[in-house]
Amino acid sequence: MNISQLSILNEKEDMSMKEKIMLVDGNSLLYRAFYALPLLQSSRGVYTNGVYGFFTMFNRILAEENPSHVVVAFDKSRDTFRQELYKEYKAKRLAPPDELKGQFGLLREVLKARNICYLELDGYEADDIIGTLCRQAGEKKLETVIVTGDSDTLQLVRDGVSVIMTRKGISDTQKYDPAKVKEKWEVEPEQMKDLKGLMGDASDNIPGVPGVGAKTAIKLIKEFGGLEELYEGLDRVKGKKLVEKLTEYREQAFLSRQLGTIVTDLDLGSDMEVYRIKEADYEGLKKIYKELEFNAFLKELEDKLSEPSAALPVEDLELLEIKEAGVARSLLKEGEEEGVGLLLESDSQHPMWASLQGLYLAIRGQVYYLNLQGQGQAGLEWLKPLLESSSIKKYMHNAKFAQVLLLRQGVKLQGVVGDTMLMAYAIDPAFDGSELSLTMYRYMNLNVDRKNYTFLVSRLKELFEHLEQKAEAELKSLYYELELPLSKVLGDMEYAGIRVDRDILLDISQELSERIAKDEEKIYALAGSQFNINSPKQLGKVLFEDLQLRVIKKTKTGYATGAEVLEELYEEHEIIPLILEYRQLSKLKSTYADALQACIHPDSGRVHTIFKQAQTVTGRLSSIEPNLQNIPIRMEEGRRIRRAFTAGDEKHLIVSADYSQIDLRSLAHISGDKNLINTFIQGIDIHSRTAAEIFHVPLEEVSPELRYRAKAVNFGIIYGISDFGLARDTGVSRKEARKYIDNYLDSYPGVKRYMEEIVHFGQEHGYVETILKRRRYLPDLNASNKIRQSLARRMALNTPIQGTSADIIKLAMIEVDREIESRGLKSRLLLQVHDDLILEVPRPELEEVAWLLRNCMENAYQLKVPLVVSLKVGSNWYEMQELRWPGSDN
DNA sequence: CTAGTCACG
DNA sequence: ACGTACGTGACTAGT
Repeated sequence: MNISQLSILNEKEDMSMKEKIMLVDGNSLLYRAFYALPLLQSSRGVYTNGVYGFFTMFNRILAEENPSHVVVAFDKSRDTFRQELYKEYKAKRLAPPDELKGQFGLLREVLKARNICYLELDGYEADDIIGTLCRQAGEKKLETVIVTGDSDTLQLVRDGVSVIMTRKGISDTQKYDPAKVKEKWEVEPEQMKDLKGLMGDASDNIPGVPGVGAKTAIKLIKEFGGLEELYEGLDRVKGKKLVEKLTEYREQAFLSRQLGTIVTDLDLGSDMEVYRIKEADYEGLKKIYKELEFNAFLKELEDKLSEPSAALPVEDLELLEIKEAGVARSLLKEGEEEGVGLLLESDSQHPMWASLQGLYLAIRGQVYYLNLQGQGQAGLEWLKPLLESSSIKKYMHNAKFAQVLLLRQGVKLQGVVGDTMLMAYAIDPAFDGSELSLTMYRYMNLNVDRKNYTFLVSRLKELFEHLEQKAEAELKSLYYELELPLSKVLGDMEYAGIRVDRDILLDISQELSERIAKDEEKIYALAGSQFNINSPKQLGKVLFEDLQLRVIKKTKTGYATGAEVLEELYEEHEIIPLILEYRQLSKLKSTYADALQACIHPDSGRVHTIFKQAQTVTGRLSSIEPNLQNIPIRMEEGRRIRRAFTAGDEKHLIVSADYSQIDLRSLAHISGDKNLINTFIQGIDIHSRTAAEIFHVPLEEVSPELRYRAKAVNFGIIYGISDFGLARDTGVSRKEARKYIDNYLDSYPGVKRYMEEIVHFGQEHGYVETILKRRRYLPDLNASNKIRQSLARRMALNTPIQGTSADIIKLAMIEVDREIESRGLKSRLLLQVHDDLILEVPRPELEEVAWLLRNCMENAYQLKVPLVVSLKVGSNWYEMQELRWPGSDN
């Protein structure tokens, strides 16, 4: 430690003897916390991330600064004093998002319970209150520390007044004293407003002088001292452009400065004693913490009130490196008893492309590390018995990733019982728990760095047990009987991959290139200029300015040029069909023909997607890198891409097993509608039947046109219908659409009842659920904002249907896998596309597997209607023939 | 990093 | 007086 550091310490100690007031900008801190943290919701449905983050910051700074007095200041009313004066510039301020609105009230409640004084004054901003208190504190020789995210406040810095500014997230702050301000901005704190006058502040809608940024502003203020001096000496400023700008925006510069100038003479009363820190109302505080589920704060409070128990600090964890087989053997024995936390270190999200760099193991709070970089994987052999032991329980986060990565190293991971990612997903599918650290934060209020593997792995088991305890019985079943076993099946599918023929893609790409080039040429000729057709901005200019076509729709940023708009203009200019074709072809080339080639793995010659199991709010899977759930099929042009997806060799076949109308069957079951159920039991074509019902014609007389419209109505029902949406998608008038819907609901009264009941259930419980009790929380069902409310209503209608279908196919996948395994078959599941399973089957197994698929899928879950599966087979994913066999109707 | 567009169920 | 079908992911341009 050198002398200057010593003197700083001494100074600090001296200061702590003096009394100190901490002034907090409540608005800016709450905003900061809200945006820095993922949305956090208590089970009552109120959002709490902002309040939680606010107090995390507040408590930390309070402990560091140890002030004797505290005040939290809030903005009051939209049209504050300063805004009123310069409405023009300040009017653009964004309203807070709905999730944040209620949190101001919560924040005040907690402050009240903590007995912390907060102030707001009609027409003024938090800044102005802070400015005034800061001046008063100075007069009373109180040291002042201001906590804010607003850089305007820096103008208040002087000896005895420092500002703590939030920088990034909620833990990164910077303390500014006069020296630090000078270091960062090169000017005195009181010159900060002059600086702002010139450079403005985008985050605060202060315009400044256009074209003058931080650099120029600092140079000018350093040279002249202030705005007045600058404008007096304008002739000495170099740069013609700069002088012009300064002259033109002279008034705006002075206005901007005034906008950023903090008021210090409000009438607040001068008794500082009211701000002195007092004891909290501990019982009231406990109650609020419980309600908001601030478990860490609650625990802290309880500890403080009773016996303080020392938590194990992160740094105290010892990391033991495994350097010999003997250590691994002893771990095997120890792990038998209570299981191990397990975490893999790698360089990529994709288990097929990642390299395994290390492995963390936690046993009874002790963390072991196996380094796998450099010297190869000898060490992995030591741990293989442990990893492959099904009797040693593993606690992990996203075990599927490890399963696949380890399979590539010849290790078959077994014994996974606790997957925190999946348990968290079962509890709340809307929560993004892709990172273990986020899950720790959400459920244990532990703020851990994403890469602090040592700490994370040491708490894995604890986190899992905490989640398991929190989960209701049904959600535990969802985890143990569905998601956990499915995870293993999906891992095997990812590892298997599907063969993709590069030559076929090359051919397609080549052909597409030629056609794209031709279209391009014709488009340029018709447009009279060359431009980037892929740029909606440039295309919009050509179509709607150069060619003067009708503007159908606008987007936030300009003209809409989507297919829907172009279809409407189809007859108006011969360039339109060309653009539509160009778009279609270049989509196919870039997203499929070209991108897929890059995904072919050199070791396997196959494409290995990742099935994300904890991604969607409805319970569906999603597929990434590449997405194999959106390979073209509707249009013949694109459908040909499927030719490239082939069986591994001539001895194998591709088989697809497709649930027919699974969503409508789910709806029939959930709603219990007699008419719908009967239609499915009798095996009647559902769209024809719906057409007969809503158009009042006999079933035999339903024309293709009527069936088509009825099909749209059925889709609409599943999506949470509106007459507007139905009208748009079918081309009939809105009134007509309304009639179809009314007719539908009259014909299927059970569905009508379902729609009413599910919304009511959601309003009451705060969530809706699927057949396996998978939940989706929808607090917005009670929102005051009608748009949000009706969106939530449609989600409430759709989620149980889509989610039930997802539950069913997941059950089927587990059954299919089990059946293949127990029969010792070589067939493999490869893909799932929501209602479709794709397998690779050795030719001799075809009949047995077809039978098994139909059996497992149709009996995956006993609904009030039959489940029907149709099977197809081919040597690739394009040429698929219906599979029929004797004794079956199809 | 967001917006627009478009591929799928 | 709003603005509108549900659920996904990838690519491209342009900031």
